[in-house]
Amino acid sequence: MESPDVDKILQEMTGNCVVVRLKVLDRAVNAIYNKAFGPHGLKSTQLHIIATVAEFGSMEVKPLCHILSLDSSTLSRALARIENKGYLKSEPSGKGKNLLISVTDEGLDLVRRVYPDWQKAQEQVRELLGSDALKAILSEGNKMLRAGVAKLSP
Amino acid sequence: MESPDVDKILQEMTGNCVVVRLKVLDRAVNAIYNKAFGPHGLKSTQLHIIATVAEFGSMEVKPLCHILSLDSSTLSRALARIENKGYLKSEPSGKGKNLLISVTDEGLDLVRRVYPDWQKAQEQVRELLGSDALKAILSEGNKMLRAGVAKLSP
DNA sequence: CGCATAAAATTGCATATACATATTTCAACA
DNA sequence: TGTTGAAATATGTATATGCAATTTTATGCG
Repeated sequence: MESPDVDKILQEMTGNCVVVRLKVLDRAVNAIYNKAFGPHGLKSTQLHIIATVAEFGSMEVKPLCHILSLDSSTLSRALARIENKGYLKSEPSGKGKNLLISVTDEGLDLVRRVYPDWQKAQEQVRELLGSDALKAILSEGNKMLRAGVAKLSP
Repeated sequence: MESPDVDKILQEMTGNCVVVRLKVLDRAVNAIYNKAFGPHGLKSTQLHIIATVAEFGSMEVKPLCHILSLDSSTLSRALARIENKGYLKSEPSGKGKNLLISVTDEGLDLVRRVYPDWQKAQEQVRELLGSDALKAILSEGNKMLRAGVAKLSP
């Protein structure tokens, strides 16, 4: 088994690479949501964090990381930005250095205000992506998110 | 049609949001490739850029943006990093401010060296994602990439 | 009681990403 | 010929992202 010719390697790498295709999809889809959320001064990640805290209720940072599948350093900085805007608040939770994150009334108002634009973005994405891809992304993504939530118990 | 209860909104937004699921997939898959490429001191995006220039041959930045579906400011900075490592080089192309980007011998060597690790990453991703999902992502991603390439002609 | 330790969060550093703005460079034209 | 204009690249600014190192804080132990 020789290593194939470099031209064959290149063709295979540029033509079949999964991560590249996923990134292209992510950039295109992300742009749609960010455009929809722009008037509210939000990015898609930020809305997701706010909505998650709103749905699950007040929680500490660690479990929130698991639910969101985000590194704690990423979340730490994202929370600071969102708190600055007034949509979330954090307070010492009593245990160690732990913080308790909660949604504010402004955060809930925001969710209600953004909802129609979120729906529009979902619709646009449904038009952009074929239904196979859409189904695959939703179901595979859910699997991944559930795997993160499963880490909550211990 | 009244706006539904905020709890229903939250459930729908956290439970069905496409961009969130795509981002989770992207992060998970990206981590696999970056771990595989780590020993070579590369990130997945960088390898893709190098491989693309190597396959398509020397080209200017604008068309490269289209082929990669990347903003020119993003590419500009990525190219600077890759040139620093010696895998690509750029030179004035003669027309206006245009630059001609080419792969170096080191770049070609790198591609050969990384190939086995790229294959391993592809295999791991195939295990992570169901084959339906994989197929859907590849074909939808290809569609998106082709749409970028189509912008080359005019 | 004070120190070591473990757990949690933050910070430093690097890359990726895009929008808006600036800069550069050639070519066409008055 | 000097100026303007269009096209391309680069920079400023902001967010997203993760790994490694640091800081913080309560708790358990000597």
